[in-house]
Amino acid sequence: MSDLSLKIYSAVRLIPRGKVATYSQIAALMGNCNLRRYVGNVLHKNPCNERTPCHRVINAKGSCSCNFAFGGEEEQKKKLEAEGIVFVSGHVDMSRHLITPEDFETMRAELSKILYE
DNA sequence: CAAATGACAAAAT
DNA sequence: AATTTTGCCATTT
Repeated sequence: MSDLSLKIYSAVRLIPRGKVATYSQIAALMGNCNLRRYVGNVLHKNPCNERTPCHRVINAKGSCSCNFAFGGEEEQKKKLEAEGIVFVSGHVDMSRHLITPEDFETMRAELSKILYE
């Protein structure tokens, strides 16, 4: 496990309940949005427990990952709906649940604290 | 050490 | 509109 992956898990834990973030946004928190692909890799290895709510991370289109570690996208959708997230024609209602720029800033600040930057 | 891989995403067909 | 490249990056083989 590398520092970067730990950092990614930390960021995922900061996603507010009832909201979702895209892989790119998490990558942006790492300081390089091009890490988006790696973010996906890391989450795939994730133990997927309550500690790291990886189900709140979705792709840019708002659809769930078809390869969600536990139970596939069905399970992921279920978890999201349990948090009050609304789905519209098969995908998350992005305009309503995607983290706002304010959320992003908050997360960035919290992450800085955690990392003692 | 070169080549392949992947829970992505945007551009080009 | 839908499918295929093409760019990206750390990790793995």
